[in-house]
Amino acid sequence: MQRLGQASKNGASAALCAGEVLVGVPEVMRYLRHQMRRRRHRGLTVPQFRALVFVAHHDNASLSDIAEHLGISLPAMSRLVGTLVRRGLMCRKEGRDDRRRISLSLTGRGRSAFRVAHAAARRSLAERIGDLPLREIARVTAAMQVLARLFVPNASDGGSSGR
Amino acid sequence: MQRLGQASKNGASAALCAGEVLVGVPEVMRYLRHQMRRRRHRGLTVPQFRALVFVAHHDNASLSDIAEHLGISLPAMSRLVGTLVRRGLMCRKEGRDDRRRISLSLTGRGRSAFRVAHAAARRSLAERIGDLPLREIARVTAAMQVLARLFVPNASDGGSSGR
DNA sequence: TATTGTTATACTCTATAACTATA
DNA sequence: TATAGTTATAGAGTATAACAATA
Repeated sequence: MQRLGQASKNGASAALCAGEVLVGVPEVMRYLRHQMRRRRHRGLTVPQFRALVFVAHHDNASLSDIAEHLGISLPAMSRLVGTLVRRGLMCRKEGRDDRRRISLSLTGRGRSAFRVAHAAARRSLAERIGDLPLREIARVTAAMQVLARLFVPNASDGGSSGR
Repeated sequence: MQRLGQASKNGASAALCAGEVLVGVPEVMRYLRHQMRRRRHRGLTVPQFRALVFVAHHDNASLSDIAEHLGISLPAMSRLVGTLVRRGLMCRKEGRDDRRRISLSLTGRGRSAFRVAHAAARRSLAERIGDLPLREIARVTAAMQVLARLFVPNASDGGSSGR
């Protein structure tokens, strides 16, 4: 996928693109945070939401799994999970073969909170995006898929050199 | 630009797109945060960086101006600015006609820190983006411009209601 | 000893509430 | 009284360092 000589060839375009990403992505993120705070989607913050997303897709994940995926430290993750457990959204069990590894899963309330928050965030975004012409919507959709592939480490990327 | 009947027509595409944005944008953001923390770009956090960006583009902005643009509360903004002033990156003066409004500007060090952080963040992104084929880079660039227009209130948007 | 996770401590970010100073 | 900002207080997010439990 990545040719070695391509970096220099694409350098100028990549730098331009990076500048635009640096403008656009934080703006969207700001909007999302603002929405989540305003409507208090079941009281979830963005990191809490992202932790729920991960566990919803990876049942019985360990703390290290989530921490690595979200790119935050183990202690930070431990605390974040602690608040989710305290609120009855996540369940923390001892692993059966390796008792050091914890096994995380969503409770019924956790699954429900996740669905509600996800739907609300998506609806907020869709409301704005719906103002665009169809061609631009398609363009944004395609670009997001490209970015997701590029920046999510576990999605079909080898990951041996990644981190 | 936005016809009223368009929302329903574009609804399905917009919802799909919103789902993709909800995956892609947080991933890019996570990467950016991680980079900023790893390399400690002059010790700037993302919110601090964004405050510098705003003041770099809007000299003599007031606290309310930044707070509204970043979408955070006045007290939160006050503290954020306080740390930037304490670190010698930003300058907080009293407004000349209205002494309640403060007038914010970057110090030399602030401008330099901003430039360094911006260049580093951009380079980090460009490194990854450079792996993409040119066509996809162009696609991402275009999409980001669309999103920025859509989510930044003051960029070529009427702004009569915004501020 | 190495790995997994937690707790301790110390920041920053953020909000709401209460306050000060200016208009 | 209304507006611009600050300070007080509280809670979440985050990191590093120190620790406990398990392998």
